Amino acid sequence: MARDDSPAKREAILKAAMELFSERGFHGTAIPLVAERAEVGAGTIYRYFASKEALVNAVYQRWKLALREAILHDFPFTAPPREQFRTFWFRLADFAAKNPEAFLFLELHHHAPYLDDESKAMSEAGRGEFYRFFEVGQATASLKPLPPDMLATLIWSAFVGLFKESRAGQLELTPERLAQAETCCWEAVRL
Amino acid sequence: MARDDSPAKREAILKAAMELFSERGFHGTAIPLVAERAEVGAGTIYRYFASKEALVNAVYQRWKLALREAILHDFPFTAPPREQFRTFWFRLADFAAKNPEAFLFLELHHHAPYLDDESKAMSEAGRGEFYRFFEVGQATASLKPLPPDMLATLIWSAFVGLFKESRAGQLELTPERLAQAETCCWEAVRL
Amino acid sequence: MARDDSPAKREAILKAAMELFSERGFHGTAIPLVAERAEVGAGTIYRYFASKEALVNAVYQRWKLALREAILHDFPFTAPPREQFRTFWFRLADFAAKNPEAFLFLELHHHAPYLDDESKAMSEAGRGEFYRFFEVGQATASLKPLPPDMLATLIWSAFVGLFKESRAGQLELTPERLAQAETCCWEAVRL
Amino acid sequence: MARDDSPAKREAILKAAMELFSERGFHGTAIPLVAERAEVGAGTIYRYFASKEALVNAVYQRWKLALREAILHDFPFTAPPREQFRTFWFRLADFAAKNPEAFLFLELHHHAPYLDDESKAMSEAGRGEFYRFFEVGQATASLKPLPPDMLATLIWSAFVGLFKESRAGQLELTPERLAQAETCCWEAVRL
DNA sequence: CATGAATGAGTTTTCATTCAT
DNA sequence: GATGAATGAAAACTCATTCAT
Repeated sequence: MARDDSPAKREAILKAAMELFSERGFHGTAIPLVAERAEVGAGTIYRYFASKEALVNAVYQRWKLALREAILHDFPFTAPPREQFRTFWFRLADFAAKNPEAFLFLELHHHAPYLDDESKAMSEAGRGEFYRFFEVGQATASLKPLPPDMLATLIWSAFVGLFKESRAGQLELTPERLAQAETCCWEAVRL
Repeated sequence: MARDDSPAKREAILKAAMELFSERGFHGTAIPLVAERAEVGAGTIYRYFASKEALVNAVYQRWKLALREAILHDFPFTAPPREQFRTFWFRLADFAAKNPEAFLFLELHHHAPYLDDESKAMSEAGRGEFYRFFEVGQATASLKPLPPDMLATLIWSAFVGLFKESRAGQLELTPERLAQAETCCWEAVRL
Repeated sequence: MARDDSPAKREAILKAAMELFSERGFHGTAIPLVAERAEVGAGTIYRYFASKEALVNAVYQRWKLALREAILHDFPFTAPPREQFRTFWFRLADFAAKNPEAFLFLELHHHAPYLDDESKAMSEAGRGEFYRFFEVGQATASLKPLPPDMLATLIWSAFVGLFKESRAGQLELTPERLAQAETCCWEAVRL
Repeated sequence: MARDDSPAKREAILKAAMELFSERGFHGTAIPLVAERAEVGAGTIYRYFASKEALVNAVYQRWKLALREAILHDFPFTAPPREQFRTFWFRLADFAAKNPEAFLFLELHHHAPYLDDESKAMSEAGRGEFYRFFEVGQATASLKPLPPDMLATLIWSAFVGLFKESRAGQLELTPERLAQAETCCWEAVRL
């Protein structure tokens, strides 16, 4: 994720901002707090980002891209739908497990009014590619012939819900349970 | 929902706060704005609520209770599980359709750090009663023998996801689609 | 000058701002300093004025109007030009003597880039009325047949220069000297 | 003006500072902006000038000296007063026309509180030499027997006023008008 | 009871100055 | 010498809360 040509301070700021925004929300996070966590001066943040809004958008875009790549990199679009689904689910789970704060950050800022056009465009783009799986599955009569955006939302938000509850300590998301949930979700969308 | 012993001003404040908190979040909503929307003086809010945090908790508790009652009032725990599920789903959908801002408010503030112990307790209580449906269903071998909290979370968050996307204009949640989604979700949890 | 319907705090802020802006300039004057001098909280200033720019414009407009009225109120446009000139000169001197900071404020902010359209319009309007004196004088062949704006600028800026130097302690502007300067200026513009 | 022993960077800084200070004022001009306009690093400015105040004083002194020399170089103190006056006026106009920003800079910073003792002394010195013209003129009974500082201020500020208004686009200062104004000003001070 | 003007601590942001390279 | 990234104090401005009316 970290680009080599990005100065270390910029990285530290992006990381601190992501963590704090995901814990406390955008308006609940003061810039000096980000500065402190990133171990830079408050003014330094403004050398890299034009405003607090620019910062949250930079964080959003970085992680939206990372999530997209984590899921879609070499995605087996030609495999049987059942396997495609399993792949998708466990890649999503893997990403969330490895980057829990970033995953929560993305969910928390979904549709936030301070996201700029570029962020919105990236969000839309990811959504579009995700639908492709459903279209493929429907073409082979493996999935229910329902609107792909609805099926996509069902699956995605089911996972998000599980992950959030596990993070809140309400639920233990063991590998076994993850696999059980995957079965449930598959049965929700299969024909 | 409105208690007769609640003065009209208190009601107006709770309503305005709920609407604004659901649109702009807790930290993004200024108290004077709530006062303006409620058509009361800013000081008046502090006659009814000790602080901004107390206000958000009052809103949370009021609507958590309302949601709980909307779903559980005379719930047909003895009906066949399939029917119980349908009842649950459409009651939830009905509540969200009638009180969209309140429903979003509840979701947005789920697990928020400024919720007090009473709010958390109510959240837990609602969750507990919800599980009962799954326990009943499992006892009659109609539902998958998986942890009720997991099944509950899957269903609940699937609906929440659909509703949020429809509110964001990404999805039209027609009665037909709502029924299709209900089928999907039932198939996710049925044996 | 002070409007009776203006709250006392608003007046105190306008007065403090005028004094400080005239001493230290717009950018050199911090809002907390204005608040301190006006003996109000810093936030109070923003209850009355939307921004620092709005404040400086309010001060400008108030005093531009006051100056205009001080000079033009019942101006003897039908008197002999020599008397008209004397009247103008001593009214100007009187205004400056009574409101030295306000007079310096107006000069200092003349053509400032943060003046808004209304301020600019008032500035133009005052200028226009001032020219009338020269047009009248030229019609009666009492004044040099030169562009009124040039004659006006000569006179006005000559007085401003005298006043500024006297304020800086470089020059004592006694009534006698003021009268001598008036003669000089009259001879500059008379035929 | 440029001294041969002054490094090119120092010159570039002085030029950029003069331009920006005259456009935006002292407090309205950020040092990094000066650096950018001068095409040097921000730190470089501090190799040549101890502080922002030292910089503005250096600019002030340089141009005060330049103005003094432009006017007094080989000044015809023995010519008839009328000619002396004309010489003075057109030298002043010539300087302002060739160095409009510098001329405005000097006017804008006249009596500014951040001028140091050396700047003030230079300002005084220039003023003193300027008076000499009036003393000479009065000795030959060509000028009004009024305080030289007053006559000097009248003339100087009349020109400054004309120049500022022409810069603000309120007045066209053609050679013809300049000559007319010169006549006006001569008549103001002549016996 | 109800108000809303007033406040000052806190927010985002800027900028004069420094210092490691 | 020259740089410009880094800084933190201070700027403009906001807002939760109080209190005189």
